[in-house]
Amino acid sequence: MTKGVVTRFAPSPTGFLHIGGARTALFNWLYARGRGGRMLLRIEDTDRKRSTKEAIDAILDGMRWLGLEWDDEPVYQHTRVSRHQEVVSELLEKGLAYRCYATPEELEEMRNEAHAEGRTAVYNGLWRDRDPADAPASVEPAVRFKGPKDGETVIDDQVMGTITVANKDLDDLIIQRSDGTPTYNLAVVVDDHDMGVTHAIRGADHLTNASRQAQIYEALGWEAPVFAHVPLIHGPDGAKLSKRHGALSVQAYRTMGYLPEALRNYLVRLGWSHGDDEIFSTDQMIEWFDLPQIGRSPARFDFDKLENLNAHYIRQGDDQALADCARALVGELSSGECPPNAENDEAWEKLVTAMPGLKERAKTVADILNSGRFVFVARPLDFDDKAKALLDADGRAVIQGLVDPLSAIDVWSVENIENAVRQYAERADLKLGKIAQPLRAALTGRTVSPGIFDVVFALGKDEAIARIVDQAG
RNA sequence: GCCCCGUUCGUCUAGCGGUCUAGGACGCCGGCCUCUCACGCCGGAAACACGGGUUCGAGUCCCGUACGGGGUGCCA
Repeated sequence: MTKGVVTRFAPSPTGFLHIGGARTALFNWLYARGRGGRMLLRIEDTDRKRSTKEAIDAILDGMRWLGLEWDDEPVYQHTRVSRHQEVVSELLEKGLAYRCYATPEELEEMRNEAHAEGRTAVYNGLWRDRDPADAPASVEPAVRFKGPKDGETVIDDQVMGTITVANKDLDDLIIQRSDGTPTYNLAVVVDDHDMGVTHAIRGADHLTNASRQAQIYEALGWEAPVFAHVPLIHGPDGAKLSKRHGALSVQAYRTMGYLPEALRNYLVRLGWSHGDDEIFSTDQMIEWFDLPQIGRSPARFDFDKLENLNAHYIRQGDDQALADCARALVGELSSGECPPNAENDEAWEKLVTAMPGLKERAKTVADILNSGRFVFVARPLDFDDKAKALLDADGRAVIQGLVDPLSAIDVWSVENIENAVRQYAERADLKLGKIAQPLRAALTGRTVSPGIFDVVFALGKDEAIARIVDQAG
């Protein structure tokens, strides 16, 4: 019975979609898609103060860019508070919850006491069985769930295995704040149930919550979803992921020039494996992805591997699509990274022509723009120091000899250009490198570029010869 | 402090008691190819955290220690 699988991605809109959230979303998406199920999206915004429209937009935008389409309309949790309150009332009526009038000071004291006594549970049950008649009129009560005091709560987690927690270590958690709004643990249970969620795949930071939620499901007589808690992603130093090393928005990866398929491939392989396989098409991921193959220990984020995968997908990429992708990046890059004359359509066409050689060398889309810069620059070119050195008297003389043979070419093709240059080399008794390097310098202003014949070709006959003449002597 | 989880090359991981003198990938080193740089190809260095058990036999099972992570909120 896998037909009815329903997963959900449930971010709280307090910030952008970062790499960890993206992986959680990906896992939910893959699991649902692989089983003919649905993935729902729920925005956990019960904490209105910390939730922003910008964050919501960033999350939705990030998911779309990654190609993780959700089913149905997103559910905004704050719109469901009356339903949450209804469930709280039900719990209250059945004696499965109670009002707690404890003050912040009393709570603080309990905390210190628990710590001193080496207990996990903090709340000492002050109002658990107390007569409501004792309630101080001045205090608005919060509502606490009345959990079992004895025995243990066991959840069968698809990733973490069987997790057993003694009930005495789980104190009565607040399910409704004194202002009447529901808290996370109550809202998740109600919403997952109402939305028909069958599998809750989320970060391991929710593992403790799962035990508490299991108790609430039990109290309500509802069936809990299958839980799968995915270990968090760490930075290269093993510590929590920080902005410095990868806790960036997925949009930041886009502007750095990463392809969504590369990020997906990297992310799916981080903590999950399918034998020795490294490269996965989306269809393969969907077919092979499963929960038990997810590892239980946190994985470190490794830019090198992401970059390698990105280079792989760039090499496989369609030339025009890559150029479009590069062009879309222009507005987002700093002026130093941006090619000059970026509004020149002709230059973009040349970029497509040069793409086979460019994409072979690029690790990111930004690299394509950088190494393809020569199609954008206008004469007279700027030269870096090494290029200048190549264009000494010798170099200038050598490329001077290229003007006539290239001018004589009727059909401007890579093959004809190569023949012309090689014949010239033979006549002049020069090794190809002796010609290619000064030529490269004259055409690109640099000493590194795609294959020289491809560069000559991509520039076009007039431009190529003009650049040579500029430097010949 | 207490509760839960984890620990195989630098990193991501394969391994589910004998096939492990531990495999793959990234990175690194060397070589080949070569018009530069890449790509590609070939080769190399590199790991079972530690200590006890269980077993004919342990990377694989159990216990402990160390280390790491998560939780311990009227945040999610």
